[in-house]
Amino acid sequence: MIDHLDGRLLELLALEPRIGILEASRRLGVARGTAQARLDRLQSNGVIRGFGPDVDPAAIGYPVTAFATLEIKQGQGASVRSHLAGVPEVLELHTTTGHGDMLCRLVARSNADLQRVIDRVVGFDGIVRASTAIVMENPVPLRIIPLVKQASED
Amino acid sequence: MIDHLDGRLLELLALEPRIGILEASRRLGVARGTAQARLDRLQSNGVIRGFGPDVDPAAIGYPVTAFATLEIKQGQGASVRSHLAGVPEVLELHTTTGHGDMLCRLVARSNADLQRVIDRVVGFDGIVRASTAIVMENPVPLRIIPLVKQASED
DNA sequence: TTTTCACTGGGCAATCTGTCCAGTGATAGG
DNA sequence: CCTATCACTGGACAGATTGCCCAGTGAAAA
Repeated sequence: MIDHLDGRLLELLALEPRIGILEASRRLGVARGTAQARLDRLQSNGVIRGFGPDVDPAAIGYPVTAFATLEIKQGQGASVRSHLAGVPEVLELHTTTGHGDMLCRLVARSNADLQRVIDRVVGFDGIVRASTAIVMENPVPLRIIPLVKQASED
Repeated sequence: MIDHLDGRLLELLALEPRIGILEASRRLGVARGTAQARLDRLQSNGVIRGFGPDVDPAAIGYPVTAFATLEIKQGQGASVRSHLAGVPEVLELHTTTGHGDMLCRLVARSNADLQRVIDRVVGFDGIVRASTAIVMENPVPLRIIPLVKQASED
């Protein structure tokens, strides 16, 4: 899927996102056009979805993170999805196999505020039950580089 | 924490990450120095952690995502953390309150490969039990803009 | 053998960046 | 009421980068 040069380019971009394509090509030891072409391909491939700013919720006043497992009333999936999509504190939502039916990541201004968020999340007809786990520590923040390295070495 | 101009700047950067600070200042209707200063402040504040490329695991050969809840043997937290940090397929790891002790996000090349990943994750002395939920759909991909809007309007 | 493809190395104009500066208006402290 | 501070404006400058073009080369595929 991606070769070693792609992997090194992704790693470079992840470590120093501010460098331009010219500087990247210098570091990779290839011509600018090559780096350019690789980056274009990675983007049109969908390997790189974008370069959006990585915003820290804690820094904008939402230091509390939690994961909620939701159990959904049969046939209510679609309405629950759109309900949750309308709650800003829901940062992501997955439908899953297993005990619950959905798993979502929440943030809140405080532990007390988390109660308000949860009430808003579960205060919806299609949701039968919710079980919440508050995040205390984040020993491994969302990362992709190790996986990219592995993928580019196969 | 952040005002309306910060919010609009973040939104702009999230929607069109490739625009430079000059174009951003034009769209926001402020002087370039102002946009520059705001961006610098957001970065030194830690509001913007970086601009790393958003890589899609599915596009590099890991289309299966799962969440695993782990139960840890007392006092083994540190060693489990470093064990999991060494597994490339572990994209993030949180310690939580609630039934489990840790929650991690995993990816794999296939459902069969997920078994290998899980074996590697739980094949470690400090881990007592693991319960895995495979992601089927992702109705709300990781997002931050709605929260930024809310935060900038208080 | 011929075609295709990725890469090299170069050049060009247009644009953007980093870095200054002086002037202005609002706010907070005295 | 006066003054210092701060954020913002609007402008300037040289240097770097970008988007785009080109011809030539080597390897792999047809």
